[in-house]
Amino acid sequence: MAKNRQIIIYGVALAFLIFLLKWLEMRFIIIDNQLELYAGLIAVIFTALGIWLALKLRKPKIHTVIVEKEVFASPNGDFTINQDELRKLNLSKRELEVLQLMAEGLSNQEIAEKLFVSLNTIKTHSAQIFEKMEVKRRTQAVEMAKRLSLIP
Amino acid sequence: MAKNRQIIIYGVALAFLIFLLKWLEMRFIIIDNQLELYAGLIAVIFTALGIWLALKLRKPKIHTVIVEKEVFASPNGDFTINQDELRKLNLSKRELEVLQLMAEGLSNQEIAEKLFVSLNTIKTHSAQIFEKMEVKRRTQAVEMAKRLSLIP
DNA sequence: GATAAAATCACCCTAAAGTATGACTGTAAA
DNA sequence: TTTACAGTCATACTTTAGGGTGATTTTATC
Repeated sequence: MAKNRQIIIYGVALAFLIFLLKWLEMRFIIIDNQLELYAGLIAVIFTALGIWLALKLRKPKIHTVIVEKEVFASPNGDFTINQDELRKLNLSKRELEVLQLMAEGLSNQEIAEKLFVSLNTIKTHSAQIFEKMEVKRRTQAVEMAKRLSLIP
Repeated sequence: MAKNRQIIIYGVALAFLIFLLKWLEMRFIIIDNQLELYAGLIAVIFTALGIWLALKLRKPKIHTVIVEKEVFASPNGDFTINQDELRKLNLSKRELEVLQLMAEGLSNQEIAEKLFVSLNTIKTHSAQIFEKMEVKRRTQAVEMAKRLSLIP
């Protein structure tokens, strides 16, 4: 089959390599090499057998059936910020504000414009946020904030 | 680099096998009356090699079946993915996978390592995701995904 | 077997994010 | 009034994200 091209190519390459090896040995070492040829042949044959076995015994494709008919409960509209966690993290008011805007997917530039401050200020705030929350990226900060109910 | 990984693996494997073969030959010279054992060993090793190769190259991808049965007003606790929205966005399985890892706050590099593919592949996927979701940034994609219940 | 979609990867380049450091100001607490 | 801190901003630098393009290979489907 054409779709197993890679396997066939590798198999042929392996066979070729082994035969090349044997040929080289025959060229320079004048000994009884029948045995080595025999071994090489076995190797090639059983490699092929292994490939064949694996392909043959492979599990058939799983048919995916997606059943629908779902009824969703409307998410509770009441959100209360977790003051405990907020205090633990020791985030300032401004930092929480920046964090919320981050969670809305705004860029630092957009946050800066929204809060009427400079981009550098937002960078400083975000760096502070990441340090306090012990995360490395804004996405992690947002994930954590949602998990801790610091943000809806 | 990811592009050289397979080549390195094959090279090392091949080198190891040849070395093993030589070692077996040396052993055989000493114990020269066990031809069957020698041949058998080679057969087993190379059958295993063949199976390993086939499995490695064929990448037996398991379809992640998401069967969804009539859920009545699921309360807070378990999460059911919104198949309708998912179909509307036309996100592929892989793209959804990447999106989920994004939502966990992983960087593209980390996602690449987790999924055993290259960074460029993840970039391509994420670009596709942003285009399909009509967003500009990963944070927006995550926000939207959570809002649409594509992600817990 | 042809075809389409999905997945993979590369290269180049720009934009955005993040790090590190230092500095200035206003306010509130000690 | 000194101290501490929040908030502001800057400059320089590194890293990560994202855009655009093109290509190959798998996989599914007709």
